[in-house]
Amino acid sequence: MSSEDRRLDVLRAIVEDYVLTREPVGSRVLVERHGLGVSPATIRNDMAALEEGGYIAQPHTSAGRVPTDKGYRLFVDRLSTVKALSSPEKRAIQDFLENAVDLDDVVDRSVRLLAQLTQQVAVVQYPSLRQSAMRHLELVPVGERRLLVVIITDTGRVEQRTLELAGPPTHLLIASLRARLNAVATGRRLAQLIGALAKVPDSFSPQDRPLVQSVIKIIEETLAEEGEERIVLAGTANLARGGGVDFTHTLSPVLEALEEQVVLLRLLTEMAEDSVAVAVRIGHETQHDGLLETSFVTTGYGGDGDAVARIGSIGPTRMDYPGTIAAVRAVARYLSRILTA
Amino acid sequence: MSSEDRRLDVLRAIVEDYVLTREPVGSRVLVERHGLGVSPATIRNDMAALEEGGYIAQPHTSAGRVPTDKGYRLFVDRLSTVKALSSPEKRAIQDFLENAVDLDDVVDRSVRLLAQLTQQVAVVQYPSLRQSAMRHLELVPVGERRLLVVIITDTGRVEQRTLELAGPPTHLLIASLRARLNAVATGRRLAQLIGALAKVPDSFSPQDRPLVQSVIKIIEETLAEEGEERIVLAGTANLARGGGVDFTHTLSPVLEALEEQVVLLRLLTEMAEDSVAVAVRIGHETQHDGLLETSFVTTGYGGDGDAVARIGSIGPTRMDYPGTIAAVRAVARYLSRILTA
DNA sequence: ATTGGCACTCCCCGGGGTGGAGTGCTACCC
DNA sequence: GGGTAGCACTCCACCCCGGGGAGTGCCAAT
Repeated sequence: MSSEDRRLDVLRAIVEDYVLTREPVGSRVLVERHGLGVSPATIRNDMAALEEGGYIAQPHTSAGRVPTDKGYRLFVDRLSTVKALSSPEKRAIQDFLENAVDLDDVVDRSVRLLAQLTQQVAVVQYPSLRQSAMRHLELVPVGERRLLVVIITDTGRVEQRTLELAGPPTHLLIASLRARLNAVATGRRLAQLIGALAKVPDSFSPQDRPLVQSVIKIIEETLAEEGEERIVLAGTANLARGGGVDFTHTLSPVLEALEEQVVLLRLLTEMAEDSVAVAVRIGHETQHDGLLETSFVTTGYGGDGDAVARIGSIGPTRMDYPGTIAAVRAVARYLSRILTA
Repeated sequence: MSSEDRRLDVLRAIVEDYVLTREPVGSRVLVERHGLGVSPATIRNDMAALEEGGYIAQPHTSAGRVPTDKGYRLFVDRLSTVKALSSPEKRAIQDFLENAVDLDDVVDRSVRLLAQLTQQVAVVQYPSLRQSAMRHLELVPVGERRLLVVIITDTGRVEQRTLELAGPPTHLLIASLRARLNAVATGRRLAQLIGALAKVPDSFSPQDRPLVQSVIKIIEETLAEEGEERIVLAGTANLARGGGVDFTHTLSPVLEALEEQVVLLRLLTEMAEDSVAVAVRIGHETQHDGLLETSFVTTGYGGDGDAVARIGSIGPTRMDYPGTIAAVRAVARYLSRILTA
């Protein structure tokens, strides 16, 4: 084994030990607890080099070393070995999720389950409208001057908007518009729908076109709205366990960040671009002050190949990365299986 | 002023001072800061009596006094004077809420606003289905073997359920069932609906009745479901400010309690029975270990006289009760105004 | 009933000493 | 050159201690 290899071994050992004990780790315990076959002095040299490279740091002069964000990054990218969940765990996950009765319930169960598994904060993004396919589109007259537009997706999500009308529409018009829209839209990805509806008004008589156009407009608005992305959290209490150790002063900024769904949405979107599969953001990589001391592990779910939304877990940078990754991936897999069933 | 009156004055002063400073308050500062025209020694006698009565306590022998739950209770019931919000505040509330675009948005804005105003955790219960009136009921065939049942309430809430069918229904049947159900249900309180639909199947031919009955069954199930009560939270970060002082050890149990919507729902329901208007639960009165050191201020909103749901604020027992009550009441009032518009 | 005086209690806080863990460096060995 | 043993050094964490101060309860006087 080259000395370079050993250095990485040392880094791995430091990360694993620190994650376990939450205490700066010194050269002695390193050789004792992990089977590195060399003396503490040698390790010290390696540590000096790792510190030089910015992978570890010391809280103060005569303390052990702590991994830096950069150290964790290297660990995640090259040093960690995937942890497989035990069969009972897998079975428990599946059983738990299978008992869900509707989409809300599935999402709710998933997020609680993941929080439970990781002992961290879990995040589940509702199946994105745009990534879903249209199962059915319904127009419902409500009273004389209102029209309810209901969009039902293949993931079971139901979205509705009300439209104020100039006057009462004829049932015939509503029926033919409904038929026409469904003919065009059903089965299509909603993302591809914007624009695809443009020609629909042509097949209606001029005096009906304003209504038709306003219906199409409201459909497109619904699909375009960023705010329509819903996010569900669970396990925030896990952050506070042990008196909120893990965070330098208070966990207030962390909780604030989590309440700002905008922040989470941005991260989820960015991470979707990084990778459809598991993506990890460590500490400062989250680009948000409140999350400086946290890491975010996410993965897509729902599609075969192209994800319909994301699920993830947030915890202190000092987290069990392999375990978290395994849990996130597992829940995503079962979640996908249920949604596509 | 009788000595009994002064004792209550002393209690009020203790509560106000303690809420302000978060520190046990002694006899000297009491006479200095509040204009009680007597000497510290006199106050000490009163304090001894108050302690005897269980309204205040000392953290340790030579410390000042701190209100007990019982002390806060007396304060809330008899000693606090209502605080009025300033006109700019009122205007801000109204402006903020008026810009909401739909029910979700209204609820979301309300809960954030209340968290902001009280600097505590805000809770908003979605307009309860059962307390709302039916605006429209829609049946939507989806594919050949599914029927979507959509309930739209006067508060703008939309609830839907899917029903698996034995075979494709005729459009005629769906249309007449839709008309029949709306004739019976529209405008009625959903709570009064259970049972009221029982006679509907009679007017259909025997071979259609299974379908009709299953539709009615799913409607009633939807209305009966406790789980359908939705609750939204905001401002959990406020609990952690200042390192989570206010709570003896960690705020983890508090956060856990807040995540358990069952707990909050029970409290909201109980408090609705206590009073349609503002109700307060202090410390142990919440009957929940995690909330031992918190108080919960709620009020109904939505109806004139009979509330459609509740809104509230949760903070440390050591909270500004008059201010919190004022804020909760104000937001509830504007919220009601918007929903009934 | 109220008050001034007084002795008492107990927390809070800063100072100083100590033990221990961990480091960096140097000299030495292979 | 890389590994190792030894050693001096640094700095934190802990504990003990003592003083200052805030606050109390009680008593005697008004």
